[in-house]
Amino acid sequence: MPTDLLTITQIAERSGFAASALRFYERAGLIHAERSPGGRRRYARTVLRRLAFIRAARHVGLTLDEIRAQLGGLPENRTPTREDWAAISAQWRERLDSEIDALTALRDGLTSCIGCGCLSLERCKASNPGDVARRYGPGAVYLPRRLREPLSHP
Amino acid sequence: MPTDLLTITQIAERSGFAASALRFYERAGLIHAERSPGGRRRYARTVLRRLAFIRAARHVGLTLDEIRAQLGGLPENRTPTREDWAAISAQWRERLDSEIDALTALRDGLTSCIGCGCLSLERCKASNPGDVARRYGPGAVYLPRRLREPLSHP
DNA sequence: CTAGAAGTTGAAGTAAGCTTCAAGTCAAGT
DNA sequence: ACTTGACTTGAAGCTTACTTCAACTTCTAG
Repeated sequence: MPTDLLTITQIAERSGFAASALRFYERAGLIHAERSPGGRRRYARTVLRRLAFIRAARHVGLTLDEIRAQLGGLPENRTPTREDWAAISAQWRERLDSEIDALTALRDGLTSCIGCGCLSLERCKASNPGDVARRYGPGAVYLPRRLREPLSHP
Repeated sequence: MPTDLLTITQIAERSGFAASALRFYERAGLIHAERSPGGRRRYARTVLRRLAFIRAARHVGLTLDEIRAQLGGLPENRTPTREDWAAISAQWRERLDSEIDALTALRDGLTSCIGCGCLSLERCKASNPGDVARRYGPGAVYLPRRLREPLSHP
């Protein structure tokens, strides 16, 4: 086996993704692998860089669809270069900024509520569908699971 | 029909939750309804307060399990009073604080990466499983869907 | 050559939080 | 009585990002 191609186990170890995730990403069109004569996946080293990009994007909160769009939006559909990365990471930073702003607004709304006990459907900033909910869209706000620690009982 | 009990449609309208969500919450043990002679749900007004609490908690990012725990942890399993609410919302605020901190750290890590083009599995803060990933746990970080706006192609 | 590790596939399962559906029941106005 | 419209139920479906499983096949060391 040529030394410049890696097995799925090697890629899994070096990228930190499970082998099953790598197969899943391949089916999802995010990464690509050559095949050995016997049908095994053989990865070029550049896939590690692509996976690093994917991991970073996941941390920022992009869905796989969005990641595919960003990778596909690159010239020649290539793995991001230094310049691509500079532009993209600046974009991500803006997104994080707005998420931070939104959470901060929510926290401050909560703070102004402490002690008022209102929880009024007409007035409370934390619960009013016409306030917070209308600003962030209908339905629930899903916060980062991995950033959350379970609350203990009061 | 007594005027102090509300139908599911009325509760849905006033709370902003879909009727299907109300039935779901009931099965999940979050809310309760009396029944009419014919078997229809009849809600006491206090359920609106409870639903306001649930909505606020969902905005903060609590799971339904956590919400049930918080509601169940109240004395007499009652709907939160002003004092309960003061304690709980302070707790939520701490949680929002730590989420904001985590996102800020991620953003700053990204900022320090801009232009370096590293995306190195060994060094980059945004992609390294041994850094960000190890700090926040294995696997992906799921950021708030409702706080996110889709990225446009670069 | 052969045991056993590593890899393959498609299909199904998981989690959360609901929504939708089918089929039937109840309530209210005329 | 009859027609709507509101409501009931359990079961299945949806979404995202994977994991797990069963049943094989391939590769590698001895």
